[in-house]
Amino acid sequence: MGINQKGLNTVTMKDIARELGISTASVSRALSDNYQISEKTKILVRKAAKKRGYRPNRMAQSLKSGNSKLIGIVLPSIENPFFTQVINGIHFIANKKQYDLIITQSHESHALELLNLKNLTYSSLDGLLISLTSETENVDYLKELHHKGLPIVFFDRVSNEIETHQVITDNFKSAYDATLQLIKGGHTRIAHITSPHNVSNYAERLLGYQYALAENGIDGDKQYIKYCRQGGKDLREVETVLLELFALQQPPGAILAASDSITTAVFRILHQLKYHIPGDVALIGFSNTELADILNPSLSTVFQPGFEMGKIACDLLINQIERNRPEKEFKKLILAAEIFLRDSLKR
Amino acid sequence: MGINQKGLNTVTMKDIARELGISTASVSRALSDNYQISEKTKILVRKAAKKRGYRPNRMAQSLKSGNSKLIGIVLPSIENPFFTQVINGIHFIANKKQYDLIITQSHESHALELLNLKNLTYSSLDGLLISLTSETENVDYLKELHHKGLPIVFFDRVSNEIETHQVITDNFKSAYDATLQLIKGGHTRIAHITSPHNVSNYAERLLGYQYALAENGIDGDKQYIKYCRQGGKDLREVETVLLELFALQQPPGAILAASDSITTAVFRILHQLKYHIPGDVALIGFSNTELADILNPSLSTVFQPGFEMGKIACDLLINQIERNRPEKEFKKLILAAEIFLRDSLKR
DNA sequence: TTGAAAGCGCTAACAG
DNA sequence: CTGTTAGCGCTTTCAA
Repeated sequence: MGINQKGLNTVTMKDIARELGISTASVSRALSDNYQISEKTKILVRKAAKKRGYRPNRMAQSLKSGNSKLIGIVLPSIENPFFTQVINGIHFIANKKQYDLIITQSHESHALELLNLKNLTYSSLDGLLISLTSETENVDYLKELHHKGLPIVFFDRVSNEIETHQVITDNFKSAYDATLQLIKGGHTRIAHITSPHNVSNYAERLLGYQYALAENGIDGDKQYIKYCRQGGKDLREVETVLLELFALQQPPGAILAASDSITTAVFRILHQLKYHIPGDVALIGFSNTELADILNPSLSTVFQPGFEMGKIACDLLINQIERNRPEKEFKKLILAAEIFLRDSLKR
Repeated sequence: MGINQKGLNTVTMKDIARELGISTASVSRALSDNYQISEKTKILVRKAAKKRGYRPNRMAQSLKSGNSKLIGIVLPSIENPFFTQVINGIHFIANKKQYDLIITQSHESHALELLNLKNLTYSSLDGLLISLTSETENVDYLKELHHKGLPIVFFDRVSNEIETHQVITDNFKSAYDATLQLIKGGHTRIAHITSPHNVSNYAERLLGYQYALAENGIDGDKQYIKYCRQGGKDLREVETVLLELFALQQPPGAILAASDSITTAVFRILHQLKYHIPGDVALIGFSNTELADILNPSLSTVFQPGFEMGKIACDLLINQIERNRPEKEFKKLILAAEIFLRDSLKR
């Protein structure tokens, strides 16, 4: 029974070997079900291991084998229900394949993202799942990691500067469809509240929105497109934007919100300003909240397949990790979002 | 430039030592700012390390030092906003102290909890933060880990069978206060919908509820106390319970819900059943959702200090990890919950 | 101030 | 089938 520096009483192979008067090699072989070991010692070793509560030291195994069975995750915020669902999907696969997850949050700060990355890779990861911040413009550090051979899979917020797998939502189409629903509802003055789009998502959603307008002969007035630098985290910013919209000569009759935090922020501010939804203004927004149906009014949402996305991303990553030869073909998987039509859209 | 089994191009101390024609010991000393090294080689080594993008191998460091800088977390579900907030609090402290987190979910299954624990400790953790499932009755495995010397801190759902730090909400008082608010509102027939309470939380909340009733001369009819085995995950179960309540001769005029998932489930089912809140029945519930104020009607909640709890739990754990001598006095920290009175309570 | 060498726990090539 | 040995990358005596 060894006692390590931390005072933790740990049983090692050495202990078992000594107890049974055999070599650590034999213990190792018995425990890993190696073929070159007799049934007899195998049973003996296993019994002893069980009795002493032996657990392999993962650090030693990792050092030896060169893989840690650890997957790093970098994402903007776990408070966003979409990302929570992604994490669940990742967990689902990772668990099956016996990987552990180290989760870090960038809180939409590129500096923090970088810091997380540095800390994480220092931890000897087997692979990385990442969704970029809305601030991120420079992915040199990721490139370097990727170039060194770290398997990376992007999800939701991706960079095209790095040749690797991507799993995203069909942003263009879902924004297009959502806008179409507003148009169908008879709206022509439709505002879009979004984030600055260094990352493609918001740009694509904007395009989908614009395309739907154009296709229906609606003049896409630039005044109806508003940007929130903090992406809905800062309620005042959202309030400013809404007040600007309603101060227009022709205020919008409907709003498409581009992200979870923007959607709920818009909803909240409209309440505070005593605007009636959908009477004064209709609302549909990208959001994965599970409470959409019990909001007042129930909220129409563009729901991204977070769980599915997490599963796929993790699966792609683990396949890449466990494949020996380097990947050459990289997949860009585009998942469909689901649109839920609820009362916030009715006229 | 070494190439390990995974094909990852990694720079090791050996590489730097070879490049500079010195020993790995010197490289190690230079990098760790050891005093027994000349300024000259220190600078030389650092420059080389930077140039080659050297990153220490954490597995090797851990194997050597006996600590992994890894903290394990086991909790019921990250989809519960309360736990999400706890994780954020934990992150906040862990980041500062340079620890990484491995998060696992038990999904209220004791079997899964146990599995997670086994996988986690196999990973050589420095410490463990855990919130038990509502199923958990037997904590022998945790006892064993604790006995072996693994620092453990319980949060929210604790076991008193293990002598270690605990951080919890004042369950008794918060349920008592919430019930008092209902009584103040003129209610006397107050139902309590809760989970089976192997874990103390629900038992304490029930006591607080009962105490408030008794103190106000209200007969605590057992019929008003309902249990949901799945704790709100299963909507049908909640529906059954509500229908039973409303089928009573004297149906309740108010409900106190004991957990986040029960609260939102009750809210949802009441909507579906076309019961008006608070007209037909008033509602207050334990919940940390950030959308409580925009629900219909806005929801009165007992809000647990999740972020704070995470910070404190993590701080206690890291202190315990980094203290050399074993802890002897264990703290039981009881945090106050906040009660938000909103429209779901008005008469 | 530096280097040689041992060892953390484990695995695997090699020899017997 | 089993033991000996070397080594993963790093830190830390011990000697020089």
